[in-house]
Amino acid sequence: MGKNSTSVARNRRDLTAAGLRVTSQRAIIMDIIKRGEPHLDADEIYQRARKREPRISLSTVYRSLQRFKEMGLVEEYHFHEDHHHYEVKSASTHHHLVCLGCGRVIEFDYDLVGQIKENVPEAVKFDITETELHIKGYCPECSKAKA
Amino acid sequence: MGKNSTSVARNRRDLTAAGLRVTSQRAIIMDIIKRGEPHLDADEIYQRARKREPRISLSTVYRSLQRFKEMGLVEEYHFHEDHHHYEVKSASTHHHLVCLGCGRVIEFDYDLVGQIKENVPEAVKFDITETELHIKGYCPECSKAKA
DNA sequence: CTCAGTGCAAAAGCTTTGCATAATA
DNA sequence: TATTATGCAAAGCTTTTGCACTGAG
Repeated sequence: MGKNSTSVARNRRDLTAAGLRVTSQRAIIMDIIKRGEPHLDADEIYQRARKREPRISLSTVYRSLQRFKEMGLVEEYHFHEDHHHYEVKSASTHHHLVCLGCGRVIEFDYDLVGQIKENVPEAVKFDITETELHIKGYCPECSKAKA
Repeated sequence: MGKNSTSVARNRRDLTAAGLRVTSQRAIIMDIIKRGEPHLDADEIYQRARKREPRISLSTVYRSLQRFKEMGLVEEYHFHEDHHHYEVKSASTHHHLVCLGCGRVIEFDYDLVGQIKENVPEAVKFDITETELHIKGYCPECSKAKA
């Protein structure tokens, strides 16, 4: 309970600091993103939000996510071709191993931009603003299961 | 002319070898992908194909691209969230710098999987099947223009 | 009180699919 | 001839947008 109310207060602060109005819908959406597994997609967020506030609309979810993204509160990923996934923006730049067997997403830290800048001449003079690395394949468990 | 007919013959061989029937539509689509700039999208391919065969349909383009991809003849990229780009599958694994200013795509070679395998413990036991790296930002010209 | 945010329904954009027809092997 | 591929139109899916209403600041 204590934890609950402090995180509610923190969400409020974050939204306000980003110049966004605090609505009950946004509080719920932000809470779901923070507490849920990483990489929820818009519809999953919507389904969970409906349980707490049945009148919430999918457009609100989309608009909020877009706003949060613009304000740097959440990060958007494109693991699948046709829909996006979201997670709280973290300080460290991490990447993902996506298992095609079980769907699990393993995060790892790696200074990709640094490595690229050191090793790729074409990239040296390129002003990099965003980087996204998708590695897909099979995690150790699923590899074993296949063999 | 000579070159033209040999490449037509080669396309025919490639398709047949992949177990696909050779149709005039597929020959045209394959030719467009091979001769065009890299990273054409489905609609660009469709527009060019129409000039040679006005009766070709967009579904045929999509179905062919999907088939070519399955058979390993072309590679599909996802530079933008909402549509795909295609290019001939090449032996060397290369990656892309996408300029947000002029839209140019700069290709570069880099043994990403090797580097990752060497440096990321989580990846060592992961059976990697596909890797896609998107680096977005501004190319030297556009950086200069912005400054 | 004012403007940002919401809900609803409709639209947009890319991609896929059903079905009858046509062409390949 | 037996499949496989095509064209057309319709549908599917995720995401966006218009508009009137509501609620935050």
